[in-house]
Amino acid sequence: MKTPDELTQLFRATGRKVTAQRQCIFRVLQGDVTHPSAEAVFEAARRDVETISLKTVYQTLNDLAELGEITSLDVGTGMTRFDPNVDDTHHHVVCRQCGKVRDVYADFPDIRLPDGSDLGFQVGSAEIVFRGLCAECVAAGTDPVARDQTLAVSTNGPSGQ
Amino acid sequence: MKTPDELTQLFRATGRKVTAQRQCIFRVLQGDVTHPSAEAVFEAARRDVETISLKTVYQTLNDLAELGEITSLDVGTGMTRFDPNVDDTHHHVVCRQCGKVRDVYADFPDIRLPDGSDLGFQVGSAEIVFRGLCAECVAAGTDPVARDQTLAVSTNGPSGQ
DNA sequence: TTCGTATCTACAACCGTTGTAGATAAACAA
DNA sequence: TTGTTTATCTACAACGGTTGTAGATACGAA
Repeated sequence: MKTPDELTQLFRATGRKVTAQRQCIFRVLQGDVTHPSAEAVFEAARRDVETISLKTVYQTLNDLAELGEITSLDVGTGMTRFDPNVDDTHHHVVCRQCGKVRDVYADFPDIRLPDGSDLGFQVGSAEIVFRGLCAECVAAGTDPVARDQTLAVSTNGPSGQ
Repeated sequence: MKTPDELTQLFRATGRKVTAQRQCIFRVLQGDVTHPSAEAVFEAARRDVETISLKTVYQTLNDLAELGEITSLDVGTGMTRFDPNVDDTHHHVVCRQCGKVRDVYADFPDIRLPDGSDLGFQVGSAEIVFRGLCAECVAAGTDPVARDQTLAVSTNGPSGQ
């Protein structure tokens, strides 16, 4: 994601107006590695601009996604998460307990459909989601499902969150 | 997923009762490779048992998922999809245009977090989602976003569905 | 400063999913 | 078969994330 100043220019250049609310959201996203939900961005932004509405947050996040400045992703935590990191190729690791999401900077050059297995699909991209438990949740207590599943195909997290 | 008869036994063995509605759902799921949504299962089941309710479909799908007979997955199409195929290790390919989901039977032994990049996560599984256009959507017309993104990290589909 | 228009907030609607309550039917024993 | 217990059923409303609408507000070019 560009800096708040660059985003300001970009918004003006694309015919969008720049408001205090939007700049606040730019600042909130800047350097955020938590892949916040719209609600989380809303909470953070409200600490600066008290009267900002959730709708404005959604609107601005969708604008940023449309401009390619952030990425919206759905990793099965029940709500869309937003990732300001679009410059580096990366994947994601998700805590199945608390829903925490972090970037994984690793290149997997072998992730490619074997010839003939594409079912007629014209594949353009591949995402990998690693699921497990974050350090905090491991420390917090023994999860009943914590046994190692040795990289099998997995289900969603424990029904929601 | 087990056969409808085996599921009937399994439901009884786990203290669940077997009803016409549930057996209908078993039959609907049997051999289904479309990864139907609850709504889709509902539509199909209603052709057999006209008075079945959507709630019952959700209930039964959740029961089956709890028993490990189906897998619920969220691939960013806006609703939970259900996969009766839990026996083989596989991944998924998703059409970014129409939301079609299909299984990909390919083993990727190299999908493993490099040492030190796990961020403290205790990773148990990895899922790969390939995104692109299905044959029908390719044939149906030129998608404005159809240019090859050469396996970069991708976003969700075009905002929903 | 003025004006046109995009954006704002507030509010309600939307949609997928789940909780609740009373009616119904499966399962098992007699 | 009949009765009894108890899970499941349907209908309906609620829930939570997200989006549409309308009138008020403020950006930004002149």
